[in-house]
Amino acid sequence: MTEIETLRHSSAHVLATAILRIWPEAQFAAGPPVENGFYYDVDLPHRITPEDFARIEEEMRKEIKANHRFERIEVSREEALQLAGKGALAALSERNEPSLFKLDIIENIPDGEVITLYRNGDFTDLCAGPHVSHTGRIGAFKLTHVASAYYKGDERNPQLQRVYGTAFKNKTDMDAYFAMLEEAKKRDHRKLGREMELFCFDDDVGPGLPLWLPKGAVLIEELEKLAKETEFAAGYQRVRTPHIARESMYVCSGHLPYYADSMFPPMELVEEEARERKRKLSLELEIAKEERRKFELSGASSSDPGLLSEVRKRTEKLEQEIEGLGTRYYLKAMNCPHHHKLFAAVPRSYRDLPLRLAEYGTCYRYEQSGELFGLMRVRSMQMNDAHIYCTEDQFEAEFNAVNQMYLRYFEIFGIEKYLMRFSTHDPTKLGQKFVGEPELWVKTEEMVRNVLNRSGINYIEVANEAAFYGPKIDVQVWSAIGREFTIATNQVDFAVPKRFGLVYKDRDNLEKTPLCIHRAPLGTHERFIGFLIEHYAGNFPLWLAPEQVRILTIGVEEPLLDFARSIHAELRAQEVRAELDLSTDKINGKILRAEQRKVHTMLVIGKRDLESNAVSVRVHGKGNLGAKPCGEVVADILAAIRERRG
RNA sequence: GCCAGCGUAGCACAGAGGUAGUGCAAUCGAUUCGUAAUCGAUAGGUCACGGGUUCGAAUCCCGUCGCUGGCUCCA
Repeated sequence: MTEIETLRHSSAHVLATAILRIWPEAQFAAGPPVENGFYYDVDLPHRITPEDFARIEEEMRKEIKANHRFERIEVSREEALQLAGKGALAALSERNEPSLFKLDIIENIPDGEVITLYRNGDFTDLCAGPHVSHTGRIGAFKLTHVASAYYKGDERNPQLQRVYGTAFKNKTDMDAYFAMLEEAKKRDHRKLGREMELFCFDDDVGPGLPLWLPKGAVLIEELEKLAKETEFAAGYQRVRTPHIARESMYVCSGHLPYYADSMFPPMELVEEEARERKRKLSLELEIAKEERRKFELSGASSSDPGLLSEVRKRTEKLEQEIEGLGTRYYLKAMNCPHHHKLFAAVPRSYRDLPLRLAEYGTCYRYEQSGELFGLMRVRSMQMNDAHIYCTEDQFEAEFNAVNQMYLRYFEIFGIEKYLMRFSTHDPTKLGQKFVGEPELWVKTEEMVRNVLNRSGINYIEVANEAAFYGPKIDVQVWSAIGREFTIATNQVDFAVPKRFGLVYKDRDNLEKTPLCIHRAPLGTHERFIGFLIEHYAGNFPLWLAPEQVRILTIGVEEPLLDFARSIHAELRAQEVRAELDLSTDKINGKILRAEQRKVHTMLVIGKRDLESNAVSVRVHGKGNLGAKPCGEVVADILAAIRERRG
């Protein structure tokens, strides 16, 4: 634990002390330090609200002022259990109720591990430590919010009240932290998205379904342009697929059992009367299938092939009739199965591999309402998707090329703070969360690890985060208000191509199943743009800026307006997103409005410029850069856009 | 989905049982101006929606929808 984490962890103990002084019946679970602060989970009939904070903080101040020593006490398991039984843990004294959560925690401490208590004043808690020497070391603290959390993070457990706070060595550090938070809020993409007219949501359209205003659509178009150029150069081919597919495809892909809950409920395309008939036929089919199974198992099938084919025909006929009556269609939650069908649409040879199919595919996922978050977590998303079908020999080069593609993108956008997370499976969850192919998991994870190690990319390895069909690399970034998101992904799939029966004819004339790499270096437009808005605080580089240039006139005499119009027309002819401000406002007012709209380049022209055929250039955030000849300015702008410079 | 809080004009907010307010933005007029706010006027609202309590509800109660902070989840 770092110094500041120790301080914050101690603050959590002080928080518990204070809560107990007000509500002696409070029961505590865990109170760790977290990024930027600490929390303590408390079970309490009273609903703690921000109005209670002043009272709790007052008690905390008293405890800090008393400057109690944090005393470390080693106890045996029996002593710990006994104290918890008397309700003396996370408590000021013995109580009638046992310390339930602490009992549970003690029971989960492995044998042989030293059990320690920490005491400050009359508050004693089960705790591994460490702590600061005295409560007085907590120089500055503040309770920030209260939320709810499941005990041990499990949805099936009861919810506790989680009281969050933060603490620092001194007030100066804390003031700096809150000032930084205020700044961060200003770049929240939800706020900027509205102010800059990039996107919106509407109750009649639905939660999590963003609508892109013209200025936001510009960002989409520019990103797609970049992606298409990059992918073309890397040998990708573009495809297009529909937004829906029949249920049968997701049965085949294996997605349904894993993801049905995250998919929009299917639409059933069946006429009313056909529905009843379908229900009857489905029952008949179940019976026929059962008979067929019995028949096949009995061994009679081999002695009477004629009868077998008749039994088979019956089930097939029923299946066909049911299919003909109507079918369920799902909105696609992923593009993979559609792309697999494109792989299967044409006989493939080893000469075709690696085959790289790319599409900005729109997917729909029915995320739980509470999970939605601006553009970062939505229900309709446009993925920078592609699937690379390759042989095992080609895997390393292909997978590495994708990683290199991320890094190049990050360079273009100046993204420096990110974390590459190598997500692997959890062997205890094979067959549930992960396909049950233990050897293939180990093998493909080793392949990915090798690629990463050989290319010298920094990464952390995290178990239990893989996709159901294989290991992956996720690139994690943080939003302005500190939430973590996957911005890009690169995944191996050893399972689904097999399920789809995807094959290519190899050199030896044998059919083989390819490996599939699912990749989305730019993630989805929604999340990526949400991230970019915050990354740039809305001040996009020229090539991305929704309004690249605004021409502002000083005065509104006709010759001046004509001059402005001609520059405007010239820029528009070169597809520069240029606007004109010919209003009668004073130049200060025009500049203010352009700056507020985060227009990248302002060309200010007055009488003086008209005479010298010049314009004075002002760049958002950089101020007045002085006057330059007209032609030169236009050429500079075009070059900067072409080269995707700032 | 769960817990808690919040929904007042396009945006930011005030109003806390008795006729709906301010600033910015918008519209109209005037203003001819050199790098972050020229002046004035006008318009804009079933106070999220539905029910209830009351002589009377934006305000109190219940439900629904949405948003926010977390939790869970995140192909």
